[in-house]
Amino acid sequence: MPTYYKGSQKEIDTLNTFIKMTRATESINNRLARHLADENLTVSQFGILEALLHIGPQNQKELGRKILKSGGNITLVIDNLEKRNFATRKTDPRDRRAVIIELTKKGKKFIEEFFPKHVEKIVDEYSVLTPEELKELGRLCKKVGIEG
Amino acid sequence: MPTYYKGSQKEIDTLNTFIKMTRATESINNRLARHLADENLTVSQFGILEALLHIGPQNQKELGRKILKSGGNITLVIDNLEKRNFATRKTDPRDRRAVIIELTKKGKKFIEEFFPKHVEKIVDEYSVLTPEELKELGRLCKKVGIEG
DNA sequence: TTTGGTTTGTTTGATGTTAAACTATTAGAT
DNA sequence: ATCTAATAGTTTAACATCAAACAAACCAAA
Repeated sequence: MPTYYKGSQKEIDTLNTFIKMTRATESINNRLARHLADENLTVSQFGILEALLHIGPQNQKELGRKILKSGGNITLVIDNLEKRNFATRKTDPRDRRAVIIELTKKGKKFIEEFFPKHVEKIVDEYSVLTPEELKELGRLCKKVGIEG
Repeated sequence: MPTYYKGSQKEIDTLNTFIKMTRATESINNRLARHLADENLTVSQFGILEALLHIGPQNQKELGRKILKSGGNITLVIDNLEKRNFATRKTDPRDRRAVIIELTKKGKKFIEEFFPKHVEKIVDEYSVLTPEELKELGRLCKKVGIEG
């Protein structure tokens, strides 16, 4: 995916990296999304189930921060998880504006079983990297992601 | 963004990198999308204008491959670019199934002026990396992106 | 040269996403 | 105590996206 832009060398190098990073992430996530779709899950639904499983009950604001989606969207995602009886809402007694989301028994069982299978797919995607490369990729992404 | 999953070390390392990579890419693209929105452009519209500018006229299938979007979606994106008089459709005389998309004068002028400003935003995003880190990030993303 | 399979693009229906306007609640300042 | 700000969540309207069904054109094989 070379760049044809005639800018400074720095600009060209940055663009090339940006394009490679975006394309790699999107193509990986497109493939993973298909795996999720087999279970009628969206990426956002999965992200929230995962956060609830591994971090515990939390309110919608926090969930939105975790999966980088808007508040309005979180409302819908939680609606859909509630419809499948995977999660429940309850008002936070300490702050009645907030709604705490919790996994149901059914939701917990589901995500506990499904998660390891999904991890396998992710590991497959990254299996071309050596362990050192994997670490370095993580470090660089973290460094650039903190920018704001 | 630590992982709380109790799997093998390899699984945990992979997950951590996956999460960092996904979050970094999404947060960068969210910020860039705001810059595009100032000009009433979506990420897909921008991607197509950019491809037309730097690679030249091409059909919808090729454009879809470039921006990793479905065929049906490309139809709509081109519709919208046509509405703004940024691009035109014309049937490929060599293959009457295909539609060749081309920039209009107005579209070319627009993207030529806008692109460098957008590049500046992208360079800003990556400015925390040294030149060597930038190259290495690109190499690793390319390596992992080819998988599939 | 016709048949069957493939490819390109469009349409349709369902769904995800966002921004913006809104409600209810909280917290802070005076 | 009482305004005022800010915050959490919901709703709405507009739009992007995808998969699937479809039409038109191509191509290869018999």
